[in-house]
Amino acid sequence: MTSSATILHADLDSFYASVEQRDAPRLRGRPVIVGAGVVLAASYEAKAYGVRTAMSVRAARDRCPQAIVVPPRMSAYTEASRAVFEVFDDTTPIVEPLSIDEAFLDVGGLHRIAGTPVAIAARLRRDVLERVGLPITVGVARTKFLAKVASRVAKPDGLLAVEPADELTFLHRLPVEVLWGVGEVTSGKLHQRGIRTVGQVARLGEAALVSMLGQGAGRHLHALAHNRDPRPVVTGRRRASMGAQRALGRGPHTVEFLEAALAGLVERVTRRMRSAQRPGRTVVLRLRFADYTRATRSSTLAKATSQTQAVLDTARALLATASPLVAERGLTLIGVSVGNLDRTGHLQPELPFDDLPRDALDAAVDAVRRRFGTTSLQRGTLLGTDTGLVMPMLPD
DNA sequence: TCTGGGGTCCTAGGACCC
DNA sequence: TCTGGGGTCCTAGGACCC
Repeated sequence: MTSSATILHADLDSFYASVEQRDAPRLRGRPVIVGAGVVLAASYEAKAYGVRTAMSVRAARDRCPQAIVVPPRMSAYTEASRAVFEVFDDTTPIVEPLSIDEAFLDVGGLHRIAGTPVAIAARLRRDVLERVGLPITVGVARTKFLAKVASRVAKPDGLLAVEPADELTFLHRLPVEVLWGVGEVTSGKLHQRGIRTVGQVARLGEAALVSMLGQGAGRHLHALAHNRDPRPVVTGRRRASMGAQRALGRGPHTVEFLEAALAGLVERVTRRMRSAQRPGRTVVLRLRFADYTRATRSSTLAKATSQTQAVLDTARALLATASPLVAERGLTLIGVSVGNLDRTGHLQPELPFDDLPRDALDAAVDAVRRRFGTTSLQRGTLLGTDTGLVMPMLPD
């Protein structure tokens, strides 16, 4: 019954800032902030001065005047991420990306060929450092949730394995904020009742949590506090929506300006949808106002589309329905996203190998080889995008 | 510290169907 | 003649995550 700890959570440390330090020797050992108006990432040297992600750059400079602020280079981070995920894929076939800089890896079946999970984790850290030049922290545990907690505790540049016998001892000492789904609002509610540690949550009982937080969140937290998390590491998850947004600054903004902003966002999104071959049906308009309240408006089309004009017409109509709010509160951010993305997009699952474009086929075979160490696919085999064989990184 | 840009999941009410 | 139970889809909002 007691299964062992075979799930790894691998998480790059201060990812953007680490890439900058890797690429520019003058930044090494110094407090580095990657930001544009707001802090996107801070090196640990900067964090030591209280600099935090999402803080304004001005506030960050107040806390750490000697920090070096560099503008973000997204393409460098994308490339670094790709290289790191290649290391992940070489480690195990079961990789579940969570974001640009973290993933779950299941190494359960690899004991005989690759050693214990802890040995695999140590090697993974070394490989990422040698091959990509970045520090990475790995947590090892029996559940996804606990592996993530372990990596958080082990940061930076660490490795922490929690053995099944030690799970609750380890977990119950930690603050409630480590529980997945506990943010500012929920932690506030818990603190109000004097609950500060996971152990206190665990002793509270499910009924009390449900009455405090609602059924979904209550049950969820109760389960996590006892390290009950049955979710397996899964490959091949696909993006459910694509969007773009833009802060507008304090107004007032002219109608022409808003129209242009909206058209630019729609163009950005639909271009991505077309290149991913993922048309979608539900157009969502996101608005944020000067008082920081938010609103969304959405509309679902009869048929999926990735055409700029169709999405733009819908977005315009949605904006019109919100014009009273806009007039009243002043618009400071506008966003457009498209959900209900077509699941059969990209490489058509019905397509036999022979009908695939040559380079797509090569890429697919390559991915299969990396994941399963074989290329013994039969001619005529259906290429399911839902199997995740083709897309090593989550998105499209 | 007044706040960027990208996402995910959950809840709840109403429409509609059987 | 006023009325059950179940299911799906859509819209809007909220919390949370990196």
